[in-house]
Amino acid sequence: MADIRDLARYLNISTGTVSRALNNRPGVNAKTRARVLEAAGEIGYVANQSGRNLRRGATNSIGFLVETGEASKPENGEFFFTVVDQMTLYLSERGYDLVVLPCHSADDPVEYLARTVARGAVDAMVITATRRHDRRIELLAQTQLPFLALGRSESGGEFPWIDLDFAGVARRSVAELLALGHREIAVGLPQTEAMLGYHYLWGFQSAMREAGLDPEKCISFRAPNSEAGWTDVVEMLVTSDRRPTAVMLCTDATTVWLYRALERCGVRPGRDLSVVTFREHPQASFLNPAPACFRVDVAALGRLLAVEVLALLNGANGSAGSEQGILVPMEFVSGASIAPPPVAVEQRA
Amino acid sequence: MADIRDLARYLNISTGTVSRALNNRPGVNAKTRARVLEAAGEIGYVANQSGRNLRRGATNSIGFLVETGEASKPENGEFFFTVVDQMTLYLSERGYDLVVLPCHSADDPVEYLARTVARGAVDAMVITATRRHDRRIELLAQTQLPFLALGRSESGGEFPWIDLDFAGVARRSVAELLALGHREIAVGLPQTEAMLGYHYLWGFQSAMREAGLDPEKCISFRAPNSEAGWTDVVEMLVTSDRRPTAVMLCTDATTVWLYRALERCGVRPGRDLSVVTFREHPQASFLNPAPACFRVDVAALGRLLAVEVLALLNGANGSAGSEQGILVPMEFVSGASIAPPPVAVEQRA
DNA sequence: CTGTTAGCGCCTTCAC
DNA sequence: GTGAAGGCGCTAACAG
Repeated sequence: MADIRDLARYLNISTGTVSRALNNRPGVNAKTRARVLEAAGEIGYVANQSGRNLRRGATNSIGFLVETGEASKPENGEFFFTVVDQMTLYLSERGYDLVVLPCHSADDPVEYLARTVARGAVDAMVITATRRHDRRIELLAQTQLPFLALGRSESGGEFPWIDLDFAGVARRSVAELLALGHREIAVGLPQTEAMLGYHYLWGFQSAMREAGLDPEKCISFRAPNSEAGWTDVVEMLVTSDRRPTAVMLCTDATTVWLYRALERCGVRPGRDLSVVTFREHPQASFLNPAPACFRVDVAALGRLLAVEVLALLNGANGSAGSEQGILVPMEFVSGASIAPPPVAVEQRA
Repeated sequence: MADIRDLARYLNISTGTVSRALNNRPGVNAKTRARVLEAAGEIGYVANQSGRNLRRGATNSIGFLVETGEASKPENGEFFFTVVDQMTLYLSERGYDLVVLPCHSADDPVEYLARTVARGAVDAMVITATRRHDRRIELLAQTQLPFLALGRSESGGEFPWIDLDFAGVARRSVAELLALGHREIAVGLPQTEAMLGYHYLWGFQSAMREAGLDPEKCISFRAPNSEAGWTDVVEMLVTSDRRPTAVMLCTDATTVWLYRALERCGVRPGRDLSVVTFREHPQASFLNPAPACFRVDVAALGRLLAVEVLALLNGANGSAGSEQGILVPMEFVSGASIAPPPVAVEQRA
């Protein structure tokens, strides 16, 4: 493997000039630069990454922290796959690597992050699955490492973030259901302390209040991760004093289980219970009736993350670094899983 | 960010001793080592990756090449998510990073790989989605970079690989169908020149011949990537002179589309046409009738990949480096999508 | 415009 | 068992 001195010797010039030529630094004769580039191709010289990293004090790589295990089901793989794909595409064109750092829920995320940061293996970090209180963010704020969060948090003061508009999704869901005549709406929340659940809940509550309804009287529950769990939830809902006529969710991976649980309980989506699911899912498209849900351009989100994290590095404060971060809207996709509530009960009453 | 000299000064010893202590090198007093480790914890010292890489001439990171775009749908994200998760878990415990390198089908995979290798950013490479003729493998064989393939190939002579037993899956599928009385079996192959398709086909052919049937008379087709495509295929199958009573597949992402296409054409899986799908998919579990398919422990596969790639690096030739690589079996999971063929036609004839 | 030189942080060899 | 010193490959600062 040829090093920069080999190339310099080969050309009878100094390593400094070679370096400047290869790095597009000013102060090199155009002809010299051309010769260097050509010679580099001839002898197959490519700068050693480690030497460059050491000297520059930077690694040209971005960490992407993903929580695995309990927190993030493999079903989310489709989402992350697309995000990582797009981020890498954008970053690699600019000389950056994306290093995916899966942190198991068994590990302590904060310690894991601290270790990774201290190793100096990344120039910036993108973290996901933010929680309402998130010590990772406090840590990153302390260490001064540039970071971008996919999701908001109440920790760490102000920091750059990009987030889906969960409150907006909740408000739109409520609006659609209210317009159909629903009044008793149950809300499914995530199992974790993920911040997204709070935004979703707050969006729900404010939309209900604005309609003159009391959100406190509505049933809220943690969306389970299994078919059995969903069966329990469905039974709980249908036997409740305040049996809801609609349910809305902010988790997408478990829609098929919900449908199976409903079927098992003899509750037909749309007819007996309106259902608004969260993210549109290719695999769920064949569900019958088609779930009303929300669409987001995941590829665009991935690109946006890449753009913003590089903006952070270059000091050119991107939009995510501004006071309020970037809120990504989601598009409502109607489906037969929502319909006017069954009137039989009220008529009889 | 503290460096090794800070730590040495703090302890009033030399950097050499600190380094030896931290790297578990012999020739350090046990007490000294303990002091060093404790002090490192106190002042939060972690060795800088670039300095270490430069000195050791290695990067301690492993590349994981994934094809994106046409070749690999986001639906495969679940698979890769799990594999990457497990690989990272294993590798990080041994001081290695996993760098995911998504290569778009739009890019030239060979050129992409050549670039990445030349940058010297990884000590070894894991490649996926191998093709029958795969110039990436030829390239890697040339460059001397240790690599492990998830999948086999006819290129590049002998190389370390791990692969699912596609031939075994095909043979088992044929056996199950023959036992039920099927004789006319259609085979769905991948759209690409992926090596897995050939192994699958060869397994199918040999199993048919062993049963005294002529595989050449069977219909084979490329499994489409869309619902519309599947509708065409299903129509083709049911209108064929040699209408098959069963179909078997080696792609898993499109099962739901197949089911929808069958429904649209009024063909009920199991009753009118037996269907053996490929990999068991959580999201497909609710399909009715449940698809007969094959199960594989993806997490274990991920771990295996990590173990073997490290074995390559350490020269301790793992099993994948042996002459025949590692063949991972898949477990047959029966389902109501297979049943005896409809007898009406033959009885009438 | 080009050459020289120092040093990024670490590990390893050689002395002691 | 420990300290001192050199150099991995590169780039940036300074000299010419």
